[in-house]
Amino acid sequence: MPELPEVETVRRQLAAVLPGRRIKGVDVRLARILRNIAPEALQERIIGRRFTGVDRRGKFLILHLDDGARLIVHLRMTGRMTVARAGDPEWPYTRVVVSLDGGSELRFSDVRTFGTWHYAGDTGGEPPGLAAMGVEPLSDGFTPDTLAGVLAGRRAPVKAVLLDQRRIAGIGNIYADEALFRAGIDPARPAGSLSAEEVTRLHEKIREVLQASLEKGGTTVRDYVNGRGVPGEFQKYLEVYGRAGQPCRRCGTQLVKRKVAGRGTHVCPRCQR
DNA sequence: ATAGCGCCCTGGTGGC
DNA sequence: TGCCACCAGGGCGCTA
Repeated sequence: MPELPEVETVRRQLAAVLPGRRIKGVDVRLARILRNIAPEALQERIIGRRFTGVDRRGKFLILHLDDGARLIVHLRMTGRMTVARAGDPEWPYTRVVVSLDGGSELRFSDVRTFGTWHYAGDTGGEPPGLAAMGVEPLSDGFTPDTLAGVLAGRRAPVKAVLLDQRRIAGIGNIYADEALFRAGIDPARPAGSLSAEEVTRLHEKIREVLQASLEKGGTTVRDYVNGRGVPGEFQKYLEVYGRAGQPCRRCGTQLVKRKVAGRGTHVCPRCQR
């Protein structure tokens, strides 16, 4: 599932090739991917425009156009955003193709069709979650005090708070489990019950695991590929996610999978308290 | 305000 | 071997 490291990897690659490219055509093969605009209206608005830059906010990709409008894309579970030469083989389940000058194409494929595109012009049109997005965990604004404030007084499981995009942006199921393991904290603990020391440790581990994954091009469990169609490498370094039944690398105890915050949750029952 | 849950969607998997 | 229930889960809308 694309989370912050995966989306940031895609962003960097798109930012290297899209700016300056002019949109020649838009082929929408599944209209409901476009959440706030019809295919014909999208074509009318963006054909002839040039891309000027690519940003990321949480798990959203924000593609800027030269008239100030933005295409805001969320990959959700199985979305893939790639740039390829026109005529090169497509991924299966390609849903949207934006053809560009110079002979390349921006392609969006998505098996499960959870992914979304929003067109945001002068009149708004941002997806609801974007404006309410919480702090970027790799930014300077994310400090141990920030995390303490986010967790304080909450009775929800600490994992639920880490997954809440309005509190912290970009953490999904994989990195929540990995950060909590590395910090030695049981995901089911009420968020407000963490000691100052535990909060500091969790803050450090969140940043460490996101940064480490980013350096490996993200995690590919099944579907994720980067902007050039290449899988990530960080799955080799996962400590708990997807390792239920296998021994903890730290203590040898068999890792278990249970449900926390409605999500499959991977823990070492000995290392995490 | 907060917390929990069901829904969307499809392919892969595991059990019988 | 074949079938089918179940699981994966981000974000959103609904409920208490």
